[in-house]
Order: sequence, then structure tokens, then C-alpha cells
Amino acid sequence: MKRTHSCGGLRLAQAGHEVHLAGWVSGRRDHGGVIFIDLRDREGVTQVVFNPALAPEVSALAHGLRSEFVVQVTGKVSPRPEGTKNATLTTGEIEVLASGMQVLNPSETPPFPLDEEGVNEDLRLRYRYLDLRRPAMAEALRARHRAALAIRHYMDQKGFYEIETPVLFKSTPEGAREYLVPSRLNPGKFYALPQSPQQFKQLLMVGGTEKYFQIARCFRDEDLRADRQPEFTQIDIEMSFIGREDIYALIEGLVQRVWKEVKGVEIALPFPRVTYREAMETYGTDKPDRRYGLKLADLTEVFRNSSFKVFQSAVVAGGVVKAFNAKGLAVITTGQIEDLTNLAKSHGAKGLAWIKVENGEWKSPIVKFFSDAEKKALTDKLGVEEGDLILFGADQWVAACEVLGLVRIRCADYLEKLGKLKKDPAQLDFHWVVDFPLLRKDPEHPNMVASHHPFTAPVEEDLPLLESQPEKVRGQHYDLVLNGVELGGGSIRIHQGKLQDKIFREILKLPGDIVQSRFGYMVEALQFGAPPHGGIALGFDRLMALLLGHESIRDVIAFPKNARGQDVMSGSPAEATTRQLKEIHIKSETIPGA
RNA sequence: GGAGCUGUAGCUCAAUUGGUCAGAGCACCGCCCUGUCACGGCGGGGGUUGCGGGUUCGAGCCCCGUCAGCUCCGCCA
Repeated sequence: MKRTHSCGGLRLAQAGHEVHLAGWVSGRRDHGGVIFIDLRDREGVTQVVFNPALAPEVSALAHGLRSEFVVQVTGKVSPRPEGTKNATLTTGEIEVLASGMQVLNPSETPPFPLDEEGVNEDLRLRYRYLDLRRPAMAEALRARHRAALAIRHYMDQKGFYEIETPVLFKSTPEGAREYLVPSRLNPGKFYALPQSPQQFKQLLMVGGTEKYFQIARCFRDEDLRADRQPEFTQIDIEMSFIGREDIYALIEGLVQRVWKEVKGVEIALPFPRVTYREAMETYGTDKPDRRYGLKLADLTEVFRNSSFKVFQSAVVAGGVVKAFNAKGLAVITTGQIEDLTNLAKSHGAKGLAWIKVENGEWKSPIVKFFSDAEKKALTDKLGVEEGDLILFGADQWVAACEVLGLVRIRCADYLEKLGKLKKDPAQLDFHWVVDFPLLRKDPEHPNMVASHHPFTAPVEEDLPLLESQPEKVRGQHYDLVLNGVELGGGSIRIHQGKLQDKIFREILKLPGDIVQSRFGYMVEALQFGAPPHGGIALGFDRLMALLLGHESIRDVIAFPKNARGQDVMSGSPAEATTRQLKEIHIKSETIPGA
């Protein structure tokens, strides 16, 4: 053994013991005579003292130590002299008086300091193996391991089996764009990497497994975000003979366990339920951040007969007028108003109407169109006061809500920077969003499409509406939301083959041959006595980011990709050779001769 | 596909209206220093201001283009 203790473990109790430590030099203070080295491993830091009076040869050697050298030290644990204890270190009561030292490996000068925050992320990713030595990253990996263990213990206690499902799967083009994997043995054919183990976990239920879970890697070839990676990890769960309430109870217990074991934080149960309709009406999103107000109000009736044509015509067209009061944001700059307008426009709005209330005056390009009655209704409904900013949306219901929902979030950011609003990460507003519509209209599609996926079961009492008013049918779907982040979602599935087939053919109107080739085996499986079943998937990376207070899931993944899906350390993705391409029967447009 | 922000030493950043502005701290190298923990002192090296054009007597600063990183919109059944 190269060491007898970790660099985080020594206390006064070990005083007088001869120990071996090994680790990285994280700092040195060379006084010419005595030299102090902070020796770091993943458990902590211990001060090593080289005293020329006690160990002249070793001390001479210690002059040559530099940052990130890997060394092994032999010495005696000694209480620090009075007045030199360091309360910021867990090992601060003691130090190790070196009697021997060996450099196990020297190091180049690190390209960035490992003891400071705020280093350019691109550089950190390029040297991820150094970045991972930083205590914050070491802590993230430790916590992630703890969380995974807590999940496995909890799921085992609840009677679940952890079962692996294939990574080489089949393309199901309805959902997210997939990564394709060419098959060498089957020229011209491709696997696809799963966007989730959805179909396999349902087939496990048909297979009588009853309770399945998996900490599963999933793949989606879509554009990246701070909370989206091309490969990410889901806590995937499915169970038989259950209803929605069973899933809520299971997941609430799971989340409670994880927060308790990793953070020591007690979470109150049960989580509140919010309907999709209510979330959209009030917050303009199906994953609301309810830690702050800025709630949306409906003003459709106020402007039904307005002389302001933009609002009035939206109502005539069957739409709505919505608004919210960004309390205290009248100090907004012209540039910020322009940003908000661009945000609204990029989401399909024609513009963004606003009113600033400053010095007792309503300042706005549109206020001249408002009657006194309309102004009074606004004041009453939105609680308008000096210093407020009112923002409007007028469109079809979903569009108006969503645009204002985005604007609301951006306004909250502005208010937070002004110190007028606080989004406290310690406040944990878990809630379920329920009663989603089963189907929705998609502008790029002639028919209705599944709001989530086509295996979601309709709410039973809505079944009679499936043919007559499909848009009114609610799905047995549920999302788990925390502080404006969708942590996960799932549903009770359709378990009757006939109903599943009807959804594919008659409601989603997929061509018969497509249904057969893509989902035939699913429909067939459901016809062999599939049990009623349902499940959920939680985003493990997002969960960890929220748990540890990180903005980006990249900070809780050991080797993440950048915003272009590249690993800048290894240089992936990279070109393939002509020979490789030939083997898998691929011709490249960008590689000559391939 | 679109929008915004950013790009100056190894790192984090500064440089008034375009005018000795190529700078600081840390890091690095050398010398000194026996109780520091952000050790201290003296000295030193280090730059194609992302890249390419343009305007100007003069560009880190203004204009155009381009590249890269991040964030957001679209996208994410």
C-alpha cells in the first residue's frame, strides 16, 4: 500500500502515529527553511511539514515540489503548535512531519487554477481530468454516486428489479431525432439508439416482470441546452396493476429519500397537484416556477369590445387577452423591452404590448386606445401601482399563455438582478402537473398528434369523447416539476391491443403499413394478456443539478459534451476512415473517395 | 435554422471621446526567507488584443465579414 490514511481522515486521535499519505500537491509555502505542503486527495487536504532540522535530505527534495505533483509522504502525525491550527480544514488540528517523501509523478503547470471558481468552461472541458480534481466536481461525483445508491436501495425495498434494456434498438421516427448506427452485418440497415427504454419497459410488463427500474442512458440527437445533453441518464420505472396515485406515492417517497440521504433535507409529502390548464392559465407554462408570483390574468372579457383593434380582433378570432404585472419593473430599459419583444416574436407573437407606470402616468404606445373602464379593470385585476410594468399577450389561448410565460420568466430574471425578487434554491416547490390533453394539433401535421407519446392511456371518463371531440380527451399523464424544471414525466399506458391499434390508425391516422412495421409487435404484445401498467422517467442529471444547486447539468456529469455535442477533450465526434465507412456500407458526402 | 452576449498574457480581468495603452493580480522562472495556510520580499520572462478585410495620420476601441464558446427561441413523441 502506498498509503495508510486518506488526506481527509487524520485527527488529534492519531497524534504520534507513523503514517503514509499519497496525493497531489495543492499548495506549497516554502519559507526557505521549513516548507509546508497541502497534500490533497479526494477526501480532503492535510498539511505536511518539511523541517530541515529534523529531515534535511527530505526537506531539500521538497523544494522541488510544484502544483499537482503526485507524491507519497511518510511521517509522524503531530498536533499543530498552539496558534497555528486551521479551523477551515477538517484536518486542521494536526499536521504530518515528513520523514520520507517520494515523487510518484511530476506534473506540468496546470493550465488553470484548481482552487478558484469562474474559469472558462471550454478550458475546463478540454482538461476535464484536471477539472474533476476540484473539490466542487469531486463533490458532485460523490453525491451522484450516493443518489444512485439511495435510488437502488429504495427501489429494491419496494420490490423492483433493475433490468438492462438494449442500447442498439430500432428507429421510431415519431419522437426526438435519433442517433443511427449502421449495421455491418446487415448492409443498408440501421439500429437507432433509444431516446428512452419506453417500449422495452412496457414489454417487460407484458413479460410479467411487474416492477422494473433502470438507471438508463438515453440518446437524443437534438440541439443542446444547459439542461440537455445528447446522452443523458434517466431513472426509468414501470409497474403493473397500478393507477396514477401509486406512481405519485412511489416517486414522492423516492425523491424524499434521495434529498434526505444526499443533502439531509426533509421534504414534505404529498406534492401538490396542478392541472395543465391551471398551470398554463396562471404561469404560461406546463412546468411553472411557483416560487414567485407575476401570475397571468385573463382580460378577454375586458377587451371583447375594445377600440384597441389588436386585442379586440384577437378575441373575435376566438383567442384571449392575457396580461401580468411585473411588479416594480417600470425601471426596465428600452433595450430590455426590445429583448422581451424579440423573445415574444421568436415564439410567434406579432409584438409585445406593455405599460410602464411611472410618476403617476401610464407610459405606453397603446394606452391612448384604452377607455377609462378598461383602465380601471386593468388596475383592479392586476393591482397596478406606481413603478409597475404590465405586459400583454393576445392570441389563441395556448400561444398567448406560452408567450407571456416566457416573458414572465425573463422579467423574473430582470427583477432578480435588481434585487427585487428572489428565487431561493433552498425552497423546493415540488408539484405534479396533471390532466394534460391526450392529443394536440400540430401545425406541421394534418392530423392530431400525441401530446406525449402514443402509448398514454386516456382518462377513462373521457373515452366517449375520443372520436367526437378528441382535443377534449385528457391523458393519464403526469409531470413532476421542481422550481420551473421538468424533472420527469410518465403515464398510465394503454394495455389493450385494440385500443392501442385504434389510437394509431383512427386517431393519429398513421398509415396501416407504418403502424404494422413500427409498432406491430407492441400492438401484438398487448393482445397477449398485457396487465394494466404505467410508469415514469426522471431526469437523473437534472435531479442532481437541482440537488446540488448547479445551473447546468454539465456540472454533474463527469465527461459532458459542449453545446455543439462535442467532447473537446477527446475530439469526438471525429471523421471515420474510408475503410471504416466501406465496412459499414456507408458513402460519405464530405469524405472524398468514401 | 434564428437571436443575444462574450473573445486582450497560462488564468481572471483593466485600458476615458479612436491618440506612449500592451497593463494589473494570480500563475510561471531565478534569488532570499524556519510556522505558513491567499506566506512574505526582490528581480525576471511572457501578447499576431480570436481571425481576415475596411475607415483613419493613427484601431484593443469604429464598420463589414468570419471563427469559437455560452445562453435563449425553434427543436426535444
